Amino acid sequence: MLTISQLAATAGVTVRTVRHYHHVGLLPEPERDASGYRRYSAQAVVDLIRIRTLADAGVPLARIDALLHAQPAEFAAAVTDIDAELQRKIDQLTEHRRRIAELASGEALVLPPEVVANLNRMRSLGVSERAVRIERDVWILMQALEPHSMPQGIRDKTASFDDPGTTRLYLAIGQSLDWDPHDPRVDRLIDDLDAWETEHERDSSRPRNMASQLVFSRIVEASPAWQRILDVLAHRARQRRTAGHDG
Amino acid sequence: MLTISQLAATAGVTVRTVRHYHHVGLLPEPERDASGYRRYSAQAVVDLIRIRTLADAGVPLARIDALLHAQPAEFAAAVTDIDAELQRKIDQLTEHRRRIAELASGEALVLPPEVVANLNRMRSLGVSERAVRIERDVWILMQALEPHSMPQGIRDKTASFDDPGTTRLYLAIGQSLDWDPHDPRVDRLIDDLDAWETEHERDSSRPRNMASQLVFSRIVEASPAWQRILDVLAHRARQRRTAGHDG
DNA sequence: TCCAACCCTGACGTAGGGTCAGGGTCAAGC
DNA sequence: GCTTGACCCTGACCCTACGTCAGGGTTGGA
Repeated sequence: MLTISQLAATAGVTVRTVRHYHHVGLLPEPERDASGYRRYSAQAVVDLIRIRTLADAGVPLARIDALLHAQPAEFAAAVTDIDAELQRKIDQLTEHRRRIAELASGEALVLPPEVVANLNRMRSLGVSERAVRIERDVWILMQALEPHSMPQGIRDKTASFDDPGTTRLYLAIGQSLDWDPHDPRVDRLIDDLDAWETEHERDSSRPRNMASQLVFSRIVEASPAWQRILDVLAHRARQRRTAGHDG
Repeated sequence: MLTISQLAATAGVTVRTVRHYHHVGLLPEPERDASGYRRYSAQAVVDLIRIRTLADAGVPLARIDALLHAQPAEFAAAVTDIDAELQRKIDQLTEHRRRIAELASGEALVLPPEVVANLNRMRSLGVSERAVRIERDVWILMQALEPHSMPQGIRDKTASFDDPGTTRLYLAIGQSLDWDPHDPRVDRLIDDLDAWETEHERDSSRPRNMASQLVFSRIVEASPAWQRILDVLAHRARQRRTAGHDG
């Protein structure tokens, strides 16, 4: 007659494991001695070894009991099934490895390298880190919500760095985040942005879809000055459009 | 301002997932509206997308927060670490697959094919299924406790089938399990076994190690007749040994 | 006004045990 | 006879990353 620790040592498992198998009904509870200690027979050793053989092969505990009493045909079917499950898990982990290998750094988390390059270009122009962070988040939202418009967006953005007027605007935009909404520099920036929109045929008053709404929210949340800037720009654009219809 | 289900849908996760991230502190709890509903900003969308990007790559939730704020060097180190962990899991599952592929049927669970072959040979001799089951368990115990003595044991067993006297004994042994301990056939079987031991120079009275103790237990547990048989055989062997010393 | 579709908190379940907490038992040495 | 260390017991909480009720309040459209 063996104690629980002797049984466990013989089968190469922990005492806790044996008790767990009792708990889930995989190994029957043996008789107790006068002290209430469990006393095991040699049969229990054999049972436990057979259980561990399956468990060590990755068979879920819940299926082991059936497997131990299965006919060869059922057994083979169950083994095939469990093997497929293991393969599925392996595939998933392999996919995880593939993805994680792509995670070069924090910024490249979601974004294609062209975008990361553009962000670094903004940094080297002297645009503040805070503004770059907002720009990054805007691209993350684009990527998640309108991935199809990413290629065009990337091309436009990359091309814009060739225009000195536009790059000067980027610098001013970066600084403006911290300005008071009624700072006179805000008004001058609004005029510059308005002129830029007219020149590049953009219209900040057109109805916004999900993606651009979130983009606007992200910017407005970050800067009171920009709440005013975007409001005024949209207002002016609406006026221009109305005037265009009238004329 | 988004509701929790809008946020979840935007980031491609379930509402439960968002709440879980709040619970573990990965995503900050947002302000509530008058009804107590959570209201999310665009920033939350960005945060959640960044979290999911790492989670989808197999990064444990507990490590994501640190990773989101890590410098490139730390980030690279952490990614290497996590990748190694994923590889470890893959290796383990692959080992499981290898093992499970070896599990041809219930009996071959632990045992080498030669043993399985011998068990089937016993069946074809007409040995009862119950006796074969005990024999199987004896081999399982041997395998687990004294694997080094398996080859010799297998050779002896395999050779024994060439001896008609021994195979006849196997048959009698199989039938004897169910006999009453005081059945006269038990006495005749004891005589036969005693003669066999003498002939083959075995000694069932020698001190037993762990493995043979368990083997004896397994047999005695299964059959009262065999409790007596083993007792008497050991007694006689002891007597023979004493006589040998005296003479 | 009603109904579906939301939202809330709280709690249990998953697989396979690890790790206390709190208390009883046994065997050996002094 | 007493102590000490090694066992044994039950019960309960911990881990991952959420899924899935249960029970109840809110919102918005027909």
